[in-house]
Amino acid sequence: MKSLGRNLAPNFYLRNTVTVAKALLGKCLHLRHSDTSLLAEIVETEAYCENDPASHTYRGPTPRNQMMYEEGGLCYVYFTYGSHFCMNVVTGKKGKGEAVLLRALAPLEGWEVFRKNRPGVPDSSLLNGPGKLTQALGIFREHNGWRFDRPDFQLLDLGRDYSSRQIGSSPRIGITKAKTRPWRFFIKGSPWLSRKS
DNA sequence: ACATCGATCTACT
DNA sequence: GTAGATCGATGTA
Repeated sequence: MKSLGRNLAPNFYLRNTVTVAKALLGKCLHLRHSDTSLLAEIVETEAYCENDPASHTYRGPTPRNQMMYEEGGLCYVYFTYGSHFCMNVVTGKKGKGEAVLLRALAPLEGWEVFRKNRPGVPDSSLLNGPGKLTQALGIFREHNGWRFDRPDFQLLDLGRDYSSRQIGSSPRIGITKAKTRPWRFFIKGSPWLSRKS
């Protein structure tokens, strides 16, 4: 099976979480669903750190958040609001409970699967929210703990680079604590964001 | 055992 | 812009 680009190196994930949240912009999530390739570019992320009142790890380890304490480079999936899954990239060395939430992706390949998984929505809304993108990609609880290093589940560098001027930041969305920390990052002007800016 | 509330989404006004 | 859905994880007792 031919690779589309280079997989992110294991130490990509071991830097501080805010750095990784920015570095993930422009990287591509590649899933293989039987015969179909699903490919999408990360355009919006949020960092969740230790000692961060908005993070699931703020009060220490629990059954839900244990994946956040694993070595960086694996996937943390959780269920919320009785309906939605959210997908994170775990960061830092084992024992550090931090991760990056994927908030929006730009579709590149697999449009038919995305449309089938999210019937009736316009193409512009297929992947533009943390619960929407997991629905379109078919991410469920079973993906919790998967490493992004398998042929059917990868994070790739396809050379889509952005300068720091092209990256915007803002407070994180939908949280009730630590509302002022500017730990949401996005590609300025992308039509695929969950919000205009 | 129970009460609270959430890293959201959709539909409706 | 706002309301309601929906249910599992968590904290408290």
